[in-house]
Amino acid sequence: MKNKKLPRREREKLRQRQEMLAAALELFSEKGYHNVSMHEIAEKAEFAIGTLYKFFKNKEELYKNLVLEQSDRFHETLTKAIKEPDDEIEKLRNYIRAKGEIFRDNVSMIRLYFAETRGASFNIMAGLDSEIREQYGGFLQNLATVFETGIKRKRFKKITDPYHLAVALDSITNAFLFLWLEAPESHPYPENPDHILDIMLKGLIDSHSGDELC
Amino acid sequence: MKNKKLPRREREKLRQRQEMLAAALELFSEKGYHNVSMHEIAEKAEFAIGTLYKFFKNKEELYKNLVLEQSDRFHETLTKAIKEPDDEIEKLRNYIRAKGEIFRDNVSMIRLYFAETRGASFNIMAGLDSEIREQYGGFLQNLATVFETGIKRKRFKKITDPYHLAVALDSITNAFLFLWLEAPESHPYPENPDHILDIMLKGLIDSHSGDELC
Amino acid sequence: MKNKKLPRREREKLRQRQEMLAAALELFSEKGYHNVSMHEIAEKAEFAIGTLYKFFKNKEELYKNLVLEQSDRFHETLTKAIKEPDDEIEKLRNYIRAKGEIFRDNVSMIRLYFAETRGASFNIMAGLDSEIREQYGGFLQNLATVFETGIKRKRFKKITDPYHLAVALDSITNAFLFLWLEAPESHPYPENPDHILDIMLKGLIDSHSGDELC
Amino acid sequence: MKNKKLPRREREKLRQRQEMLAAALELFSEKGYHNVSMHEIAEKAEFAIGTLYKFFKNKEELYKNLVLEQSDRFHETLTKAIKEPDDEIEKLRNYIRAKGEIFRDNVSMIRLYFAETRGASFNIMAGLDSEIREQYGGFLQNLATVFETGIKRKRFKKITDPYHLAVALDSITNAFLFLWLEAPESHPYPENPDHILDIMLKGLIDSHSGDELC
DNA sequence: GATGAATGAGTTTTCATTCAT
DNA sequence: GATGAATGAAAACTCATTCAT
Repeated sequence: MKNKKLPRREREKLRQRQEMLAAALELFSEKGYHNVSMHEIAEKAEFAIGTLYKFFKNKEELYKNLVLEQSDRFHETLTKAIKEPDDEIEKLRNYIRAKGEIFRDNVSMIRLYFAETRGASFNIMAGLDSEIREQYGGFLQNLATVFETGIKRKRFKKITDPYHLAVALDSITNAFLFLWLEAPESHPYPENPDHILDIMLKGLIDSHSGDELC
Repeated sequence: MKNKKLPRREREKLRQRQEMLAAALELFSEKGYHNVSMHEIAEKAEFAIGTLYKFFKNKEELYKNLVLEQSDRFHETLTKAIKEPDDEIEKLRNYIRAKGEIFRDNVSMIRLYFAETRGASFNIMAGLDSEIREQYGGFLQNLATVFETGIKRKRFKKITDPYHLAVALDSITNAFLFLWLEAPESHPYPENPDHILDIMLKGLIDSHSGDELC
Repeated sequence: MKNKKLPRREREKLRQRQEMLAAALELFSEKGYHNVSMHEIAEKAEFAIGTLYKFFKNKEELYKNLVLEQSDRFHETLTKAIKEPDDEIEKLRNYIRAKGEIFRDNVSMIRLYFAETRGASFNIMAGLDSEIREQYGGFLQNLATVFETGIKRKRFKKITDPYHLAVALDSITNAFLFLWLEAPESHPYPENPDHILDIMLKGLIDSHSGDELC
Repeated sequence: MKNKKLPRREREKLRQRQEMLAAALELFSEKGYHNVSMHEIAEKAEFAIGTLYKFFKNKEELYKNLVLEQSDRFHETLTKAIKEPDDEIEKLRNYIRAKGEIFRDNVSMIRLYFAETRGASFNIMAGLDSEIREQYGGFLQNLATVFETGIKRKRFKKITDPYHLAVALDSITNAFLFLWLEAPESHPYPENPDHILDIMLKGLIDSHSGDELC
């Protein structure tokens, strides 16, 4: 009983923190860092402004924490997705599926994520950018390794640099997700990951045409 | 003489306008919309603040005009690139080349462009987004038509929806350009457009592996 | 037993109060009233903020109490110093010595004291000032009486109003103490009180010069 | 004509600046640095807050400028007072008179001045203090020189260190001025400077008493 | 027509004080 | 009775915009 009293305080604190971050996430993703005031966040989270500052030293710190936490979750999920299956193609399918799911469930987070990885935040903060970019770069490396191993194991042809393949797959999935973000009805993210994968896996060139590339 | 005085005035005005937009472009692309003040722009353009406001109703309007003009140039170039050659593959190659060139020559513009098309600007302004997105969507349709025609003319296999192919090619080139933007040395934008094209044109799957997709 | 329990409580309370005031004194004298927060004081005193407010109604009250208590100690010491010896000159010497000692031992208190008596605190509080000034004025009267009696007893010439003489001696000792406060090494407070006293006691005018004043 | 147009702007600016400083002086001297808000100053000076910030980078800078300007005027006057007459005693008389006059005319300034020189401002700003203290120290040296020269020229007896004499005279005049500041009616600053001077010049000790000092 | 001084609403942040536990 | 989390009023400062010259 007594040994539950301290954790309760902790848990309460964590819950409040989450509420603040949730309010901030929604506002930031909707209006952007500079168009959201600390008062607005406090109000939305239903705390006094002073309380907000008890949890986060300043606006920058709040933003930093928010983005890093979201980014962590995002990358963790994707990293797991390409670790679990043995087969390389299955890894890629898993990756596409996982990305779709996490998007579907966290639209706000995703807006934030793109704002950060796409440099559109114009380095609101020096430090943050680099941390996120590093994480992002690290994941791309992992994805590249999937292609590399696949090539070694003769599952894939060696068409080009594995890192470039990773970048390409990442960007294609992003593009599909953007389409969906803008018009969920007319551009659903494909249920079947092969829909996306085929673009890279099946050569477009009609072999009957006798064309030669490069 | 008199009929020349007005045009001269016009020309002079246009030149001033361009100088203002040029200053704004540089500043916005470097520091982001919210971190640039109207004073800063006026100073850089070497005009008085009041003069800036004679040309643009407010900061938003200035930004809008800037982005639209840049976007126009961008899309005009790309649209021309996929119009000129007859062959579909050549059209795609041309597109990749033209995009690379326009990036190389207008880094500032490009930062702005991505900020806009990627939604990262968090709809700084309601109206702007839609205009640009429309333009962007229109271009993607044109690119999709290239794939569609290619398929009809049996130059390409019908792997998937041509629009999706267009989106994919667009996103892959964007991704390469981002790599270059961040690290021009270690990630040069490929001289040979086929380097990018191959990712989509040549199927990755090693036919010897006996795999079947879908 | 029971009649000891209450006093113990009282004593405990008093001790806590002293600790709070000690922490406050150090902080106020170092950083000034406005640059010290109640949290800071509570932390330094190792009490909770709420406890601080149990002892002192508000920041002003805390400050008031602190200053008054210090001022009491200060004036008590000085008053005693001019009471004990019989001889007037010895009283003055004693005063100079006591003032030096109390300064030496309580630098923090002294900073506070000057801030208050010198009006430099800009009447942080309406009430406080007057109480202190009254006390200060009272002491100056006592000091004036020393001069007055000295004059009556023909120990001193009647040069001017005894109260003015008291003010002068007080201000000269203060000035010496300030010198010492700022540069203890190069401006030590004189060991020998006559060093200070001489300035008033020995006429500066060289009698050989034949000058006549007034 | 034309050469008057620019100066007019300058003059206008200077006038505004003076108005701001005047408002600030009155408020600061009355309520202290921390109890005056920039809004308050702006309002009293009848300018918008933004205008205040056009003239002074921040509150600190405004205060700094205010104090330094006042201090300059103060020291200039006093320095001139001890330069003009030939005779040393006349110099001292002149000093006492000038100090009284400048006090009478600038009560607010004087409060500020004491707050600064007496360290009671608790180094609101690191830099300012030192500048003022230097100026103050410099003047005391000049005053010391008057005593020194007087001693050399046999006008004064060598009772003690000339610097200490200077400090003593300065502090006595300050003390008289404080008396006057608090109760102008009952403690007028003496019309006749000798009233103050006598305290130091005429020895207090009654020579008939046969006392020996030191 | 151009200028830039003046404006003041709006932003971030601090800290004295309260009160539920 | 002690605690310290929560509060929100108030402060410093910025910057888009206006308008008299």
